[in-house]
Amino acid sequence: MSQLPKQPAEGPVPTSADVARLAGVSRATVSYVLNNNPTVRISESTRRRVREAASELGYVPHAAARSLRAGHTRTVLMPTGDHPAGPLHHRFLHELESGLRRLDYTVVQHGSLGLDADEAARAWAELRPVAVIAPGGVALTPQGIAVLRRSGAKAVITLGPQPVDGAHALVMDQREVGSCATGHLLQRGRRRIGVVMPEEPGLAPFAEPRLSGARRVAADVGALIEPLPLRYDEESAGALAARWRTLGLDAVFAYNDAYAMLLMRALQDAGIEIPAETAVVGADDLLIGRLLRPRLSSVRMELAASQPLADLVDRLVRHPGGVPERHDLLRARAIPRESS
Amino acid sequence: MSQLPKQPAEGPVPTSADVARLAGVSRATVSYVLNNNPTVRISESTRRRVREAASELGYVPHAAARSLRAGHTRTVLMPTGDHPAGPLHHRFLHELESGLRRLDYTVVQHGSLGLDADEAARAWAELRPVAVIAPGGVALTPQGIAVLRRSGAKAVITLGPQPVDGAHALVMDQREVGSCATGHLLQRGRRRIGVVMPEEPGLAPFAEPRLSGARRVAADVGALIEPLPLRYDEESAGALAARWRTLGLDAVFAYNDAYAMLLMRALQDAGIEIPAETAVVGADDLLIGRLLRPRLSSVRMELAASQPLADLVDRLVRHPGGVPERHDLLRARAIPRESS
DNA sequence: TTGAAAGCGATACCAA
DNA sequence: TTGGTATCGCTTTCAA
Repeated sequence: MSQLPKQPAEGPVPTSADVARLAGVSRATVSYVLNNNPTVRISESTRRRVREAASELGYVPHAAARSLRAGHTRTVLMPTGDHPAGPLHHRFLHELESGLRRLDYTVVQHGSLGLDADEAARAWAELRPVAVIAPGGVALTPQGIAVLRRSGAKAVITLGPQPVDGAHALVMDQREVGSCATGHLLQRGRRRIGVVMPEEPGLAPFAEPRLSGARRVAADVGALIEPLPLRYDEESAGALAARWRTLGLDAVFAYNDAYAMLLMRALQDAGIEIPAETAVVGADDLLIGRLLRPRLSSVRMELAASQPLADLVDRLVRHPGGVPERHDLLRARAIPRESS
Repeated sequence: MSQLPKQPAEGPVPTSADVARLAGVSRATVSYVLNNNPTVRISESTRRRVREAASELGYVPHAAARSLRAGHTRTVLMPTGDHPAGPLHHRFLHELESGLRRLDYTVVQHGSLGLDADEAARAWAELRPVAVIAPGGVALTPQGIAVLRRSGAKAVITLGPQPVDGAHALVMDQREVGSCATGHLLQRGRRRIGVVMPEEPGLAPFAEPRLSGARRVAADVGALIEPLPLRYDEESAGALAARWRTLGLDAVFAYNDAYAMLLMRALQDAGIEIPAETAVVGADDLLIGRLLRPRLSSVRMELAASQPLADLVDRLVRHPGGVPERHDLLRARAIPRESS
């Protein structure tokens, strides 16, 4: 009874041959039994002997050997970027991962910090993923896509603010967020609107489209849009607040709730009345925004259900070669509170 | 010049045999050249021919075949839990990953949502990782550890609030946070201290040790510690605030800054003076806490540098079999502001 | 119902 | 300096 050996055997890793030997059958039979191969009939007693031998040895099949033999993997590779995903995005990724696992894919995340786009694509290609789902912020070049394709990836999919040429795209179109926030401010009668642009690297792929979304709706009514670079620290916010009145703005869309809170506090400390003198709206609808006074108006984002997307990935893998598809995942909705 | 073929060849994936054929050499030579094998001398002209053939075909080696042949991988597997890591933790993981990649490991993250501990361990074992680093919140049983060991993992390491029997441990001892926060409150003369316990599942592994850390230092001076269950929503916070005075507490350690902000707002709305009647301290030292009035006192956490830990993992892989090691990663420090 | 054997792609030994 | 070849673990066809 050494179920929990103090010093787990350093011996060789058991293979299907070991299982076969112990069960007194051939390796073929072991494979048939453990994979429940329906094209071949094996006696119940043999099945039992094989199963017992396998569990006695603690046998675990060798994924590399299996996929080498099969000629393909069922690996879906998700590169990870270098900045933390928000809770919304994070939950979405996890659910997508579960959905894919339910379809019998092995989902694997692979960081690429410190690798350039093509090195990274090569590193991914070595794993021979059947699909690659690259979130926004992960560089994916046409060359990289070609490398992945040549190495057997049936589907290369981007997941983020904007599509990449030659890949399928699950788009979280951030312009929606900008136009939603700005539309709300316009409705409140504001016409000179600042848009906070975080200076933190890595946020640009989100911030730029939000700005252009804002511009689009503002143009319709001839309102002014003024980009406002801001670092996420009190000093930067203080400096912006200090010159606020010279800007002559009557509203600001602050990129997200965190930046909004930072800026709103700085504006209040500079004696600017919110929302009377300047309206503020964030995005993400964090609980914390509701705790401020005035309560922070925000934009709530919702992502599409992930199971249908897992099914979509599966379809792209099974019927590759179509033209790149684009699917919009993001819906945005203004949540008016007291700050606007 | 079809560097960017519109329809990337659906043909078979090029192998080293294809490279050999194109270069007019044997597969062995290809391997020698591409791996810069120093034990064999190859003429410069042959090297060039091989390299050109490889890049012309877009050849990428097949990781599975390589590791099958080698008898081992250089895969470090990091299971991911189901709740988003904070920015601190997130950055740490990314740096650890980069550090390991610098040591020529392939780091791969693998979600386990919806799998039980032993299923998950089996799934990981199929990849034959040379090391597994399991963050807190990822279930890891002694059986799971045994499965991984038997399948060739040289090092099984936990990374989180508490060690797991039989594995090496990189410990982020959350008791430090609790005792640091509580020590600060005691120093301020408070003696009846509430400790917020989030009801959200998944936070218990962090919350429990923070509580026991609080208890430890409170016991030294005979102070009272009162656990306070709280959900992360306004309703729950309001209910707690409504019965606050019946609790007779003069301070609260609110698990972290987010819970602290939630509770502090509810207390203020209930007419409780902060810090006069009740002192509040959070943890994480978020920027946002500095924006509240009164400014939120907090506990700042610092993690050990990650490169030495990457080196440690490398050492454990190369010299396996020692007794499980424990390393403390977390240091905590009180940041007094206005709320305490 | 079971077994023998080929072969997936890469590497490293041994020969030439 | 280079090439032939056995080998890793597994699946699957073909034979028995």
